[in-house]
Amino acid sequence: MAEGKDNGQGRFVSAQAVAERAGVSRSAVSRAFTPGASIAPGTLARVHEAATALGYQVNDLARGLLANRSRLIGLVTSDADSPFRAQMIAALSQALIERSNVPAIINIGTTAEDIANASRQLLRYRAEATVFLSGSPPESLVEITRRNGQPLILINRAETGLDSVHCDDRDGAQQAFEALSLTGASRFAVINKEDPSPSLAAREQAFAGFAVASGFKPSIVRAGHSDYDGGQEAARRLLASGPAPDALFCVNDLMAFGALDHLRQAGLRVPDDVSVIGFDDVPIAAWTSYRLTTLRQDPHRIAKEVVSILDRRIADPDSPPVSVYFPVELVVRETVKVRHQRSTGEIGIQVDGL
Amino acid sequence: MAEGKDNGQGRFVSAQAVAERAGVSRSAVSRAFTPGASIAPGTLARVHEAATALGYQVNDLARGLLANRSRLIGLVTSDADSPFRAQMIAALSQALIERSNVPAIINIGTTAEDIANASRQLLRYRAEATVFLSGSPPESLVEITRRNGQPLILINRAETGLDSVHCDDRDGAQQAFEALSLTGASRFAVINKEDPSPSLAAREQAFAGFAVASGFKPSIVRAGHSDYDGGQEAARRLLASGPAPDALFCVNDLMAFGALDHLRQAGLRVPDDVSVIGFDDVPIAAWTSYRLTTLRQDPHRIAKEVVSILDRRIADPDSPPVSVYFPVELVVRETVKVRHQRSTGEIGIQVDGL
DNA sequence: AATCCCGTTGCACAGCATTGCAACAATATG
DNA sequence: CATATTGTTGCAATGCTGTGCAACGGGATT
Repeated sequence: MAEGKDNGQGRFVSAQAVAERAGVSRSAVSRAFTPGASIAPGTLARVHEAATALGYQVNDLARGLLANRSRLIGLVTSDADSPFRAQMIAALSQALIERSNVPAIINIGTTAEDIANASRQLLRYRAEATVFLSGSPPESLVEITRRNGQPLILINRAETGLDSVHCDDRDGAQQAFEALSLTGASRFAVINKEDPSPSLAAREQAFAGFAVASGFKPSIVRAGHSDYDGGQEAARRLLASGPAPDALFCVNDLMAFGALDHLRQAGLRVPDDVSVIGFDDVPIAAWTSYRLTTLRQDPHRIAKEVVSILDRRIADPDSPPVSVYFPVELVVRETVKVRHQRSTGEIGIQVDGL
Repeated sequence: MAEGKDNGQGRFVSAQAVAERAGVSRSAVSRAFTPGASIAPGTLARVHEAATALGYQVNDLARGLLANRSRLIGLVTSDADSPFRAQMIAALSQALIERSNVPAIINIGTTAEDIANASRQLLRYRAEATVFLSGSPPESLVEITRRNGQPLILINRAETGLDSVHCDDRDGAQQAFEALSLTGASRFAVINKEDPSPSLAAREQAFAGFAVASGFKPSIVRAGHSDYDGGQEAARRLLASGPAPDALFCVNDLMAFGALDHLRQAGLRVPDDVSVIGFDDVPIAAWTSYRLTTLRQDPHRIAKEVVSILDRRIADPDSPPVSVYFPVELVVRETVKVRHQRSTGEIGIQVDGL
């Protein structure tokens, strides 16, 4: 305590300082913090004592320098504050910390340049891997990361030659279409954003495909953004463009909430006049004001898949890239009309408790 | 390209490799990437050429090792997926990246042990500073971080001797009380969580204090969690416990949404029967289904204050700790009854433009 | 032509921790 | 008592980069 006066330069306590105080060599300090290393109990105690007195913590950065393992994992995303992204970030961060990694989050735009910068930054920090929650890096950067042996993992975006984990967009669209079909609807509509991500585009196209295959002519409306306001905007344009739909598929929940609110404000009853299905199952979907029927993507499941890909990839850097699909699950709430009472149980879909 | 074959061990390209390819010493490579260093134009070009061919990026970790600046900033939080936290994380992450820092997010529980672990982890990674979005580290850890010269910044939590930035909870509560007062209400109520954080407790106490000072007897209900379900639970208990309130202050928006939904379901009209005010102003508050009157804490403002504290603290590690307060702003929407048409303009509060 | 000066460049060390190797002491064994 | 064995411990090298210092080469100056 007495000599514990501020080390002035804001320097971290080093192993050297501990060694001097304990009267041993730097190696001994290192061994004292390495499980299984050969060290006498007495020395161990002296070192630990000195370490706690000085407040020493091993420098994992320097340790990583030697082992070539920084334990940093980059998370690059845009719109980190949107509900689903936030859930993803929380789940990934938790899973990575359990794996004793340190998640570094780069929240930026979706410009090719933004993404390239983020990727370069993560390369300079020797991140062990980079996970893209939105967008994907330009080809040139992919080449560079490959040269540097830094694995890249994409979420909900396929890219040949890269590891990826994505939900079964097509199957989700099919479940949505079938559930809406069962209401006896005939005027189908889809709400999406302009320039949709591959995943959003897949949902729209698959849904439209099923509708057409069943002899319907779905209308498709695209708003500027895939958020609440975008949902409102799309719903407004949808109503203005012709007869109101009786079945609406929104490519994500946020747009569904906006659409729902606009439809209700316009005097339409949900689900009596129009049934609505969203995608993601963010927590808000369960709130009393919405009770949205939607397709669940489980963030913890995704995080688990990402971690397992990470394990595999680090164990064997040269194994062929994998593409993990995980299923989406229809969560039935109250925005889809029930035609026959018995049908609910019959088709064996899961009903949200409460 | 030809010789670009995989370097096998997943090793990052080092300056050594670039030096060999360019036929210069490693120092030259270092200088080629240090602005203002003494290097001949020809050599610079050769080095850059070799670097791009190999896909070399400077190792910022090793650079930081030398300069004793890791540029890592720790963000420790719980409930990273709740709307307000997500906004904070997004804003902080953005502000830090602009400052060319790398934000590492540790999303964990609120146990003293969890927090201590997170802090220790960040210490081992030589984070330049740690920002606590929720909770605060135990005294013993604070001492250790001080010894290691790692600054600690708390958000919405005061702790003597530590830098902190917080909103003016008391003023917010006052604004809420005054706005509710103007409706002519007499049965005031507050919704909070059990074991509230200091900030939530301050809001509750201040509000209750103002109510008592004005001769009212506010009822206070606390639920298990400060989320949507907690809001519903609290509202249910509130209605069960006696006559319905006509003015309700919820210590955060999430609880306000739950309360609102429960009140409406119970047949009460908002704002005619009961006025409701929240705290935070998360994006959902502006949605048509809620249109919640609430007190805004601007995440970007908070992030800016954090960065400026960071600048100051790193420039002068020994300057006395600062406590920055930022104002909260009443955003008037539609959950508070308007008594006289003219009063809205008169008291000069800001009205949210749709 | 000799000298001086300046721009370049390499050497070597610093910064922090891990680890193989060798030296050392202490103990067990014949 | 001598030798083999085992456990500790320090030295030195390693991983990667930045930088002070000295050496070196070449052009300008006298």
